[in-house]
Amino acid sequence: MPRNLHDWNLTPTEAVAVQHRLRSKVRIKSLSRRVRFVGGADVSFNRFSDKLYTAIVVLDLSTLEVIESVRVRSVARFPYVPGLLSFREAPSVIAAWDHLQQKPDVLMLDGQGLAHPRRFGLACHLGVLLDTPTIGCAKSLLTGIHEELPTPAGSAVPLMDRDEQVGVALRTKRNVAPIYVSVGHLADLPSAVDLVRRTTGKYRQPEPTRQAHLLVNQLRREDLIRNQKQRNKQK
DNA sequence: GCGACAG
DNA sequence: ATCTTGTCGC
Repeated sequence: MPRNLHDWNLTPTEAVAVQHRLRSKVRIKSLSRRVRFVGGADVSFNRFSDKLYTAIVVLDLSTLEVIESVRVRSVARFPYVPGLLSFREAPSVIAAWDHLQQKPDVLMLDGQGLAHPRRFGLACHLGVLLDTPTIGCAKSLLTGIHEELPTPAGSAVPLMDRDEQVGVALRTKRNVAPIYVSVGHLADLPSAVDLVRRTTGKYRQPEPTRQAHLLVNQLRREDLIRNQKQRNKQK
């Protein structure tokens, strides 16, 4: 498995080739093993900075309590290019993953899985590299279209790209914009949607990625304050 | 050629 | 993604 830094030092053209090569590794199946721990990952950064803040949280599915969290700082080695997000964010998520004591049974990512122009979004990529079940939970659309959603929370409509269904638009909160759920790896759409529903509370985003989001922003702001204090000392 | 474009 | 306070609505 390609997992060292060198493998991420690519040009955008090479990155696309990697996606074509790795997408055949994606396996779609029902989340077999009973899910006890659900993970969520997110990445944050400051404008004009290449420093990344990444977190993974692990929740107990039965209580939705956070049982473990890991936060890491890293440096981006790839720009944000639509369709190539994983080459920017995946290395730091893998670093955080390696520090986890309790690996979750499934990991939810802030981005697309199969709902991607080459059917290999962030969730697919990380699933394959980590050899772990993953689910994509994006807040906006990269590829595909869908019919209007009914108003009630829990409503879902197929997300279509041409003739194939690549995911669902899921309204997790009444009268609020949907999130886009798609399969990453070692999961199928029904079990993915089911898990998102079971981990969603009163907010738009499911708890795993929401908690990860809160953590990375906390870490990023801690660093901002720290840097400002350093500057004042030098003055 | 034009518009769209996860985070 | 991030820069940002109050504010309209369920």
